[in-house]
Amino acid sequence: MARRIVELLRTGQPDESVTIQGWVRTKREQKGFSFIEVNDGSSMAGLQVVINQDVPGYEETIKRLSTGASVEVSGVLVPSLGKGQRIEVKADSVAVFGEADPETYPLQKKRHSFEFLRDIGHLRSRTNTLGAVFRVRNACATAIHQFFQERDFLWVHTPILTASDCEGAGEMFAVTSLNLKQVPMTEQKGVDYSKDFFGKPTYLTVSGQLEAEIMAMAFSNVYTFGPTFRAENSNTSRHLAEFWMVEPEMAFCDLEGDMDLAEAFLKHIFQHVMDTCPEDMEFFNARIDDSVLATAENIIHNEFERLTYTDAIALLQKADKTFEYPVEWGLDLQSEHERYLAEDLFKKPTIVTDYPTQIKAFYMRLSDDEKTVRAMDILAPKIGEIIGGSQREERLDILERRIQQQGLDPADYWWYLDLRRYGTVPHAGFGLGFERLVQFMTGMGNIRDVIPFPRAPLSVEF
RNA sequence: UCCUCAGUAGCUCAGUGGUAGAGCGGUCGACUGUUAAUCGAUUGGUCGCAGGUUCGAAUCCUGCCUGGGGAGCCA
Repeated sequence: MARRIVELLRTGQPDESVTIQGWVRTKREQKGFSFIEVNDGSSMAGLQVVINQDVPGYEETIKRLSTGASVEVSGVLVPSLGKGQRIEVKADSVAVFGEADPETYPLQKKRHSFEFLRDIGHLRSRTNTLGAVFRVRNACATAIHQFFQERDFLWVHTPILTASDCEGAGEMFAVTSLNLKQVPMTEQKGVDYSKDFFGKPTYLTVSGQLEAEIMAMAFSNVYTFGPTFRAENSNTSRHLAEFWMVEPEMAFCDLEGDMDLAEAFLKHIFQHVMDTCPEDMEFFNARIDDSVLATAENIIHNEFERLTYTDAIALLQKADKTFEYPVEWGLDLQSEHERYLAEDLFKKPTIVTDYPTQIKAFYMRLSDDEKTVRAMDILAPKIGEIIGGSQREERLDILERRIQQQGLDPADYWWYLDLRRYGTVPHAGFGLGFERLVQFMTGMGNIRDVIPFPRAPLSVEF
């Protein structure tokens, strides 16, 4: 049985007979023997293999071994004579599964730009950086489930296809089974959706929140973790058309409880990644962003800054800095304002609460003076908004009024309103952009490099 | 969608009106318990696409395409 390289590097002992399988990262031919470094994705470091010329088929095998080739090596672990590794494999046999023609294999033994690697999305996961990213991404996902499961939250699966076209979170992708070359029309010359699969306009979800609220009204504490879709023609280093979102929803919870959970949540994820992926995190700190480790320590050990929107506006107005966009109570915070607060002023995650009613969604709980709603955004240095949440409006009459005020039809929300009609409770929740979390964790500058197969405008190749 | 910068060898880039270059990579050789090995030789191009200006365009102009950074929108 082949063993994983990460385990051999940690605990492998001299004289053990081992078999490993993986891909050749580098080959260094010497006179009479060769070194190859084999990586199987289980760790940043590969395992060095020494192939002496007395290994059967040496000349022929060595010719076929180049960067990218897939191999199975059987041999004995020995203490390394060279510097740089504790142990290495002295090969008894080397089998090549598949060659990788060096004339055409795009990955070289040198640093590649992330732009170039995006063009070879089918091969880029074999690089050090993307390998580290996807191991950390996996650890983040594991930590998320761990955090909620330990607290008896139910993982609920909310739908990807939805007929709610008015959640207000962004542009939606239309879903149809109609033949687009021959779309049925109504007499009013609109699309006749009664002929479509669901009999009405249907979209990819922009949020599972409303459905999560349904489930929270039965199971008290729930969370979603799944893909989400936004069709905005948005071209920045922190937007994707398809991304993963985590949305906890808690019954019998107010905004303070929501913030407490969000903060504990982020601390837990950072701690778990530091515990399980130390080599990868050190790599990011050394090669990608030298503040990554300090940021993780800061998150884990320090309280997040908390302030109201009103106080934030006052601080921005006092700031010794000129902003391009105006700072005035009632206007939404711009990227530059958020960055000033989280990056310059507090230098840590900053929770801004109680935003003006006019600039937030209808489902957020109205404060007594009706000027603000119980909303909160967690702003991360460099990334911006990483979490957005709120206490939800649980009072039927106020919710109906707010839906109408925003020009929406309460009839479209009949089941959402029913939740307030039957056994309503105070409740709260938030949404976390999973890729933004991974970006924040790793220091990766572009969100397209923290998801294996990014979907963005004009980008859906792999 | 807007602003801005860029597109030249497999990769990273230099070349700003007059014979297309370097480093890395690849190939061949030498040497060496190597590890981004080293040394020597060698290979390598529709200068993003389409028009235009000019005796002459990688270089100047126009349009388009693609990508980076930023903004808006958002998580």
